[in-house]
Amino acid sequence: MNKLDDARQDPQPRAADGVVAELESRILSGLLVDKQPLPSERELMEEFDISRTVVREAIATLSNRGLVESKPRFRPVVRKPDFDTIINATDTIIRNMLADPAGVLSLYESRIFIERGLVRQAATTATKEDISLLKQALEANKDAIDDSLEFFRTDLEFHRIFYDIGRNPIFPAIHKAYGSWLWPYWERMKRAPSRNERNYHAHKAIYDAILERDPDAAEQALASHLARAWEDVGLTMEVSVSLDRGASDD
Amino acid sequence: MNKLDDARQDPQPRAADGVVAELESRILSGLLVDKQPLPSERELMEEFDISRTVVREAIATLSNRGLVESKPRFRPVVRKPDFDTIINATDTIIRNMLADPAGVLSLYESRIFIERGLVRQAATTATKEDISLLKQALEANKDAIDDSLEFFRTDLEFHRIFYDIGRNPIFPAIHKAYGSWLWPYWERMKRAPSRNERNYHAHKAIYDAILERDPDAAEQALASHLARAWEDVGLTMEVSVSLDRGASDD
DNA sequence: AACTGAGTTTTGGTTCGACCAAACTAGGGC
DNA sequence: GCCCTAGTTTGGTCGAACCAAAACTCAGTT
Repeated sequence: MNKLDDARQDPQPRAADGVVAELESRILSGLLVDKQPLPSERELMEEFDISRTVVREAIATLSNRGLVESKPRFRPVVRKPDFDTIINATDTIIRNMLADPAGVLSLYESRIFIERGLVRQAATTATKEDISLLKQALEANKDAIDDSLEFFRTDLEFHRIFYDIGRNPIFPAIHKAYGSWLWPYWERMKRAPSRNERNYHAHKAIYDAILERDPDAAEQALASHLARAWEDVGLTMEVSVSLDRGASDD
Repeated sequence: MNKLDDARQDPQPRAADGVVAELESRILSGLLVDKQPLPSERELMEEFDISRTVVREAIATLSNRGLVESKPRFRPVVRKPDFDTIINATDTIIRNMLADPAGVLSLYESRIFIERGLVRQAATTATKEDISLLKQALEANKDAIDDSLEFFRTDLEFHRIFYDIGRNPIFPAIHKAYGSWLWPYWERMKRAPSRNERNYHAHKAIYDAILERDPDAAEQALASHLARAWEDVGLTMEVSVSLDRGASDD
């Protein structure tokens, strides 16, 4: 019976732990209101009868837990956690992992995986409004073919819609994450209207497939679109990668 | 031009930031070896010419970033980050969010989404070994029908295989996460051999579909299996939820 | 009355020095 | 060679103090 991670038998709890727990519950219960500043460190040390050291440690922990936002010299601000909070918490870790090109690939592959599922779902369940949004995005896309920067923006926006169609607050958070993590690799890619045009057509293919309620076609269009986009980035990496992993074993 | 999150123009960097950056690079570069203890706080304060307070803050930050593991009274241990690290970092946040039943649902839905994709992929790309593993798991599953605890374990194991078939280190980490987060809700579910039997047959249906290389059937079997499992949990929540969201709009 | 700006108070960031208890180490007794 | 004890190292906590930036106060200007 492995216990996964919860092997935490506190041998000697830190003083800050109690404070963290208390503040945590106050935030979650709404006693400490969202967007409102935390009490000052000196107040807290009096209330909990602990040293400022411990107060600061507790606040730091809360900050890393995403329950408060603390800019260097400002009063920390209470923040009720949401899925975005998670992304922020993982941000640094992911960035470290992205030092390794293989990490980038893993991440990008996961994005393809997610979006394949999303377009399938879109093809099946997209509402009229969803489709209308896609159409708009597609046209904005088309209009921006000659403006690579703008195209990049509308490109992202087009994909984002699928994450909304997921109808789950987790997906938009994931999209935002992919954006901020994968973005840099795209930014240093040379721009070319011809490439924009190709991508526009890829988007259109996806859109058309969704219009026809054809999940397989939509997924296929999406997959080849993203595979091609990966080639465009041309991430220089020793690992020889092919994005269709059908044949790879082990 | 929204900037997502990177609006960090340090107005007043913390003293610890530099130390964190330096130690971070030492860990990533391997200068500080994985699994090996960090230098003592006193050593670090001499080397960087800072107070122990700052050293401790830096270490705390590294700990939250997942680059070191620090148990209360022990020397922090260097840890090269992997995808598991991320899960650990998000753990507390997620747990907080899971206080809200709607959060649990979102999470569970995302699991369904992921696994639908995974079984589809398995149906297309599973190797002989994969299928052999599935078969084994399935049989272990069958043998445990009368032992609810064991069945639970083999159940998890059966599903885990799909995450491995994803051929991306991200997926196993996700599976582990789902396990630790969703687990509690399943543990308090009453056990019944009849239910185990039903789940076993559901698993078999998935397995059969994969054998026949039929992604749609596999996905369908998986989806209804997990939807049913959700009902079993019978999470008491005011939100009236139906897991097939085909009709729901907005 | 609203706005501005200088002066005061508050507060977060950092240092220093000290103390304690637990972890580590070394030495001595069996 | 093993175990127990004494001494040392080290992480956890405290408290007092200082600095600079933020927040606040309030008189003075328009």
